[in-house]
Amino acid sequence: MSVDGAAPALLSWYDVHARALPWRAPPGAPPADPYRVWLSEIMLQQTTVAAVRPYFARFTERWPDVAALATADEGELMAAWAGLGYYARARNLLACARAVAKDHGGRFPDSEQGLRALPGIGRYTAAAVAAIAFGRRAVVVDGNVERVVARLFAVEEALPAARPRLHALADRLTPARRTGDFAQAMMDLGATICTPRQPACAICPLMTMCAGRATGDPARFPVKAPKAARPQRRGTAFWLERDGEVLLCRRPARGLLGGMLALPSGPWTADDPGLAGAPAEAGWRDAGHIAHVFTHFALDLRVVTALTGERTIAGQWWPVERLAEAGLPTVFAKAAERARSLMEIA
DNA sequence: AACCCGTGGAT
DNA sequence: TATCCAAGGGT
Repeated sequence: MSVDGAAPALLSWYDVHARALPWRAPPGAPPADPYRVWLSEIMLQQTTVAAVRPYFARFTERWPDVAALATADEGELMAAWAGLGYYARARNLLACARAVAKDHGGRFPDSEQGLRALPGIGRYTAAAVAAIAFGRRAVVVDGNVERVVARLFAVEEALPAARPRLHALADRLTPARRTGDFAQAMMDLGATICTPRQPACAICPLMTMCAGRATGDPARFPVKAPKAARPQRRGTAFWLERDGEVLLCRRPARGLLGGMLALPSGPWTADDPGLAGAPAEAGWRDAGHIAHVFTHFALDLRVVTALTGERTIAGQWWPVERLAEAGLPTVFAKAAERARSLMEIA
């Protein structure tokens, strides 16, 4: 089975079926603004198009170009990112914008190598921006491309070990011209037709050249190594209120939810930590608990509340009525919601 | 190289 | 309900 006609067939399909997205140029058109391409690529890392849309709209409204973003206040940017997840992306986003402003005269490098050196831009994103924003030939391999290629060639080797093989196969398919459209076409194909479950082979432009389809069970690809079980942890979050304000803290710059505002909370461990790590001695009352699932562990978070008159507790007092503006990550937004529902009764 | 890092929607 | 998974990068 030959895949010689894969790129032309895919591009013809893309000319008709390309998704219209706010950060994307129409098929065959000149490339979109590199700033918007870059911003969308960072937001789309491990994140669905539907989740990104409203964030992309708010960011481009608030910071219309890389020069504006480079001058953003870090706290404001982190708050704007709140809820989107993987918060290291937001910290790197700002660092990258500042590097472009300071070291590159306000313009993104137009080569993979130049892009790859910037914070938050790895192998995939460097290739994607080079191809999509600058028309460079680059081998763009994301999760969609891995799936499409694994099926097209019926690759039996399991991920993640198969990555180098899949990259080499993607290289074979990638055309010298319209590389940006080709990359986006592969991703659209993966998102709409060559989906993880129940691929719509009957309407696929690559149907006749797909070895995976020929096996009769294309959904079996890509083969994946089994994953480790997700451990359960328990913790306590503390809602301490004083004169209509609640105590928040800024989490350390690195690590889980790094750099984000949060409710004070003790250790998150296999055993219930009780009131360990409480920000003050107080008459803590139980407000119930919330469940939250992170990438590599699940959390059962008890929420406790107290009132205080103490004025010397370290942290940031935030008006309860304006808590939405604080930009709490989702786990703490859930905890805060639970605490407030109980405080209003009291 | 393995592990860490969020969230919400679909099945 | 549990599992999967989405335009990955950093260390």
